[in-house]
Amino acid sequence: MKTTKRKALERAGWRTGSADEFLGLKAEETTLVTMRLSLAEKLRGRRTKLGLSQTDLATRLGSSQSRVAKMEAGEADVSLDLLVRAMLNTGASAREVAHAIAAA
Amino acid sequence: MKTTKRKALERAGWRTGSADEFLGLKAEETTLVTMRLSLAEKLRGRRTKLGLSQTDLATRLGSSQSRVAKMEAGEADVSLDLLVRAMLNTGASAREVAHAIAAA
DNA sequence: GACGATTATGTCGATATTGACATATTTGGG
DNA sequence: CCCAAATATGTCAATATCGACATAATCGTC
Repeated sequence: MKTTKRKALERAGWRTGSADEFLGLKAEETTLVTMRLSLAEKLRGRRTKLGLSQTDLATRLGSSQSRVAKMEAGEADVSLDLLVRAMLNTGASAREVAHAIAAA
Repeated sequence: MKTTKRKALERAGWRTGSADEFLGLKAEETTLVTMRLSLAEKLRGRRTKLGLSQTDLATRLGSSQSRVAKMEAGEADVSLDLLVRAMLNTGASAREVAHAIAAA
């Protein structure tokens, strides 16, 4: 795994040390996590660019500030579905969502 | 919405008539559904290309044949996470997953 | 057209994800 | 520094998604 990616995972609280990987984090799970983090990052960028607070975005989504914070942190209990919904809500196109995912 | 996309949605049991849309299916939800269907289609293609039955793939995923059938049908209670996991399991790269999503 | 293999459909209890809330922490202007 | 706004973190009951199972429908081969 590329060092930059590992660092990003660790920042979000995922354990990616070699021992942990040995204990069960399969490559496909790592890819999925990386996709989430990439979407999370893009989401924050789009939200701030629109001049919205997390509370603002939460209202638009029918969600809550704390959940938006968790989305942008790429926490483990945030689904891809929710992240993609949020991206689309900020006006992102399917292509833009795909671009974030491809980065993983 | 493009006619081909509407047809695809209807095949999967989603209601996309103008009345239904008026009743609540927002554009962003439609895009999400289209992404699911696109992934579903690609997944089936990859599985059959590998010469696997739904049961085979289910075993690899630690899932069940019925759930794989639902994935490939793009049913509403199948998450993006599960579809992406399945794609990756068949050897798809992040780029390939992204390509399927961009099609929406 | 009977047979086995594959796929589709419906249901259900178990688990994961969700919005909501409380509260702590960080940030930035005055 | 203070203060207020924004963001982060932890928890929980409600809901959505899950694997599993039963069973029906479809397909290919003989």
